[in-house]
Parts: sequence; structure tokens; C-alpha cells
Amino acid sequence: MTTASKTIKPQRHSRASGRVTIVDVAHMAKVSPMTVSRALKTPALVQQAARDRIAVAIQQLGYVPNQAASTLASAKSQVIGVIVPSLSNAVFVETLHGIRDSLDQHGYKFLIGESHYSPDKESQLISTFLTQAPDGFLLSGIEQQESLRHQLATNNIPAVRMFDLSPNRNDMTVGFSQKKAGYSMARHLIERGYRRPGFLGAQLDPRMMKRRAGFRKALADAGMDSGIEVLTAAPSTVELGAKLLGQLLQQTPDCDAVFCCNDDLALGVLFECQRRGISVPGQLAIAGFNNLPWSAHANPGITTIVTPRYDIGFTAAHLLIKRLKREPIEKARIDLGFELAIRAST
Amino acid sequence: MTTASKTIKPQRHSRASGRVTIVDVAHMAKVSPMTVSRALKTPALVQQAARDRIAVAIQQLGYVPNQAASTLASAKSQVIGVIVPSLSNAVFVETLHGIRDSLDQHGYKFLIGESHYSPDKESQLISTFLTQAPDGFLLSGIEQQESLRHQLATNNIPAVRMFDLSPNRNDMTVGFSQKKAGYSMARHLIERGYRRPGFLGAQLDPRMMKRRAGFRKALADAGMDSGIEVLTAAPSTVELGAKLLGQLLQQTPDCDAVFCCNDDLALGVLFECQRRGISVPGQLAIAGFNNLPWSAHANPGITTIVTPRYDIGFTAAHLLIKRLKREPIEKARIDLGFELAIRAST
DNA sequence: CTGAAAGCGCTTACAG
DNA sequence: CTGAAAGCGCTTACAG
Repeated sequence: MTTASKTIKPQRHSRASGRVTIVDVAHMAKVSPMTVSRALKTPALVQQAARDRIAVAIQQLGYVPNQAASTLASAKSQVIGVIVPSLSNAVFVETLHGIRDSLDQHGYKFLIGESHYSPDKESQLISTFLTQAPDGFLLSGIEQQESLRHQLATNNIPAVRMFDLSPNRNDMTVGFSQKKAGYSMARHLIERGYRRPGFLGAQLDPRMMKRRAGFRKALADAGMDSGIEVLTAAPSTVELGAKLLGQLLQQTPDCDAVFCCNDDLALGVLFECQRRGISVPGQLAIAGFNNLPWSAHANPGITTIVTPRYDIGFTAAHLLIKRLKREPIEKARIDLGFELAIRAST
Repeated sequence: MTTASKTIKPQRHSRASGRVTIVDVAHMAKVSPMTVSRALKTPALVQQAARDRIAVAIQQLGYVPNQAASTLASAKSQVIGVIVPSLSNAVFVETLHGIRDSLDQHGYKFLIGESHYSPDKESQLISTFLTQAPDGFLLSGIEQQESLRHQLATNNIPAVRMFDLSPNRNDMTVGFSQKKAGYSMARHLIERGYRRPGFLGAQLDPRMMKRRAGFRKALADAGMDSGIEVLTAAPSTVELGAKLLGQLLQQTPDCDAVFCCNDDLALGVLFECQRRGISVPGQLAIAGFNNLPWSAHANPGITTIVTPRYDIGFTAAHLLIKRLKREPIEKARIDLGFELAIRAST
């Protein structure tokens, strides 16, 4: 092995990692490292023959670019920090899929953080992510801490906020009106003839509270009682839905419809109705929120608000990339709307 | 502003990023950059007074370490690559939580990839992740492509495999016996007196096939018909469960129990039974797999196998960290077992 | 307990 | 279309 001679006289301070680098590729392809770099990033600027030799060398050597070196030299990490409230909620997983599909197309990677609906936790995650020098952020909701806004501004890192629409025209936001969605559902129940609709809310995050506000407004606008509700800060689960229904019926026995702040709660309500022998929608109508994959297939199918979470992720990532590439942005505030899916439960 | 003089004579090749670096902190704290680095990584080696001055400087300047520089210099990224089949399945999200809780304690971050049960996709994700120079990998299942094993070996990157137990004693694996789990469920149904249990399988991934094999073996051991089943490569959903039940009953009308390869399918079967007026478990018993959060709260509660996915994630990450720190490893193959949760559906 | 020197593997900013 | 030089912000490997 002629390469053995390389190790005969180790240099002081030598830290040869043994890793294949751009220099190795350059040697084999008889070009400079700079040309290899160009062949990788901007192939159009490299002569075809050189490109071919470089491709062969990369193949032969099994060269893998070192992202850390690239990030350090270029001050661009190609990383986007993404904060969602929770991965336990299928809604946000679908948003992530939208983000991934959008980011993949442009060579960006992303870091995922779960805020668990806590602004403190969110700020803390951002601080941790900052060490990775992300090029941008995708955040959930529009209610970030002032210190966080300041931190992003100071580091000049753009952010797009998802799931809601900011009243501030300068903020980049992609979502829909949570309040209008709540209003729509109340209107639907009213039009169906329900006279005593109640609201079941968990988590109590800002978006949920906006849905509730819309729901209450529609009832008040119709001159109906808008105060029938049970709220809890606990995370929503099927189990919780069953429990909250019990509380609601105890407090308002003549309640004839219930709007759950999400489908998980609605499923729990449905099972509890089955256990109690309450017919749905005969004695009690059930409505949910989000249109989770199973909601159309429950028995009965659950009326719900269809939210565009995949598109929110895809569009938000797309908007952020446009901004990073300094392309012109026509609209910083993108309303993707929602739909009402009426099914047998109401 | 006296600092303005700094910009009077810009150097050629100057790329001052404006970012606060370890050098800035060192100046303010009147120490060398090396001492700042130590104060951050191994504070015990730095005198208290210096540490205090450094802490103040970091605070004042808002210094954030540059991970890319650290990774490049140390050849340690503090990043773990994690591949799970899908984030749409709550099981894997819980595993991620276990991984996060374990990794957080040791300052590791992680990259998440979804293989969608495809070995090709898995290999592709690993290649992409390699660019980030991960210190280790956490993989799902034990059936990786040979090229992937080779790639990990070549780069000398340790990996822990989750959810199954490798027959190879050298592989680090954390999971449980999928086959025994399937066997247990069949034994339970047999003991309950069911004579014509069938199997509903989706996705057809290796672990699902092992559950099936265990199920069939128990039936065969008991001299019963082990061929009652409907399989499909489609991903499991509630909707699919309903559809598969239809096929099963058409093909085997006297089937009196059904073991679903996971709880989502079981929920679909339950709703379909309700729609068809089939009493559960009177006319048909239903069993699932995984014990998803709602399965105990369905109507009736669904009998299922409780799988230790949070612990699998936590333990696998812990094992990997031990390996990375070159601590002695007593057991490379950790069987976390499973439990049978018997509920009203059987 | 502390620091000067060298190097990690890329890309920027020129210059041809 | 190509390349030499310098630098990105840390840590290693010494030497005190």
C-alpha cells in the first residue's frame, strides 16, 4: 500500500479525519476544489468534461459534502426551524408533511420543535434552534412573546406564522379565520333547528378561544343563549370528550347540540352518548373541528370543519422560501379558508 | 461612535458576518477564546472568576454558539438521525417523545425522517442525513438494506434498531417480540372460547407479518383454522378497517372474532359492526394492537396489546448515547415486552 | 487553570 | 470557465 507512507511522519496538530473531502475529489478529477464546489452548486458554470470527471470521482470516492463546513463558510444553513404545538395531534403532522414537500423541492431541511402550546417553551426552542443558524422559522399561531419577535428581528431571521391570520399586514401569515369557522358551525346548528347548542373546549389556546368567540357571536347574533359551555385547560383527548359531555349535561340537561373544539373530543362525546343511550343526532347533535381522517367514518359520521392544514404547511414554507430568495411577495397574508362538512351527526 | 473606524479600511476578502463570536466574548471577559470554549463545555476546568466574567459577557453580547463551527472543528455534530415509518401513526410519535426526553438530557438534537415503510426511502434518508454528519442513528425495524448497513459501517456510525429484536447478538436492538405478541392475542381469543378467529392485516410491513405469524401459529398449535384473514398493503386507517371487515365477513361469515394488526383498523371494524347491527363481542369479538390513547374509551373498550413505544424510544436513545460515550454496554439486545389489555370487546 | 497555533472542509470574493 | 488566497467560528493537541 503506497498510501502507508502518508502516515509515516504525522504532523503535529494533525487531525486527519479520514473523511473524503472536496479536495480528494478535486485531485482525482484534476480540477481545483473550487470547481468541485461549483459543479455541486451551480453546474451550469462548469464545463461538461470537468463535470463528468467530478461526477465519477464523487462516485468512486463516496464523497458526501460536509454541511457544517458549508454552513460555516456561507453563513447559510439551509435549515428551517419549525415549531408546532404538538405532534400528538394529527393536524400538525399533516402540516409538517406539507412543509416537507415544499422544502424538499428547494433543498431545505427542517428542525421540528413542540411547544405544547406554551409561549415560554416556544421561545426556549427558538433559542436552542438558533445555534443551528436556521435561515428562517415557521411558527404556529400569531401570539409570540415580544422577546421572541425581538430575537428574530435582531438576528434578521424571517418567520412565517401558520394557522391564523395576523392583523399586522407586515407579518407573513398563512391560515384561516378561526373565528369565522366557529361562527359557521354555530350558524349551521342554528339553521338545522337546534336551540340549545353548547361548546366544549380544551387546551384553551388562542386559536381555540377564537373558535369559541365566533361560535358565541353567532348565537348572540341570533338572540340565543351563548353561555352553554364547559372549558378546561387539559389537552383534548377522546377520554376527555366523554368526561366533558358528562359535565355539560349535568349543567345544561336540555342542551341539544354540542360543538367540540376538535374531533378527538367529538369522538369521546359520541362514545359517551352510545354508553348513555343518547341517540345522535336525535337527542344530541355532535360537531367537531378539523376533519380528522376517521371523522367521516364514525357512526354516525361527524359534522366538522375541514381545515387546510397540509396546504397551510406547504404554502407557509413556500412563502418563506420566496422571502429567503428575495423574490417578490404579492401577499404576505394568505387566507386559505375552511369548509363545513355536514354529516349525519347533526 | 468609535467603532465606526473599524469600517474605514475594509480588508479584501473580508466577510465579517456581524455575528457575535467566541472571540468577542473572550475580549470582553479578558480571557482567550479557548477559555470561553472550556467555560461552555467543561466549566470545571475554568476558574470561577473567569467563568463569572464569561457568563456576564455572553449575557451582555447575546452570544449564541455556532454549532456549524463546533461540528466542523470537533467532528461531532451532536445530532442523531432518527428514522420512523410514519408520523401519522401515534405510536411513532410517542417513540419520538421517548427519544427526545432521553436525548435532551445529554445535549443531543435529532433529525426525523419518515420511511413510509420503504427500505429504499430509508436508505435515501440516511444518505441525506449523512450530510449533517450525525453521530448515530436510531432506526425502525431490523430489516435494513445491505447497502445501508455497509454505509453505516464504513462511516463508523453506530445505530440502534427499534421495535423488534435482532437475532444477531451484535446488533443493538430495543423492542419486543412481535411474534409472541401475536401469539398471545390468539391464545386469549382461544381461551375466551372463540372458535373462528380471523386476522386483518394492512401495510404488510415485516413487524406486522411477525404478529400475523405468531397469531397463526397459536391457532395451528390449537388445531384450529389459521387461514381466516384479509391482507392488504394499503396503510391502515379507520376507513380501511370497515372495508376489510366487509371482505372478511363475506369470505368467512361464521368468523366470531377478529384480530386487527392495529387499533385504527379495530376502530373501523367497531364502527362497521355498529352500522351493520353486529353486536360486539356477542356476535363478533374485536381485538387491536398498540393501545392507542382512545382504545380504552371506545364503546365497548377494545382489547389490545399494550406496546412500550415511549420506553423503546427512551431506552434506544439511551443505549446509543452509552455507545457514543464509549461506556460499557451490558446488553445490546433489550426486550421491553408487551402486555395484553383485556377489555369488553372480547 | 490558561493560551497560541493549527486545522476542520467548505465558500466568498477576486482575478484571470 | 477556472483557481489561489483568505476566512467562516469553533476545537484539538500541545505546552506551559
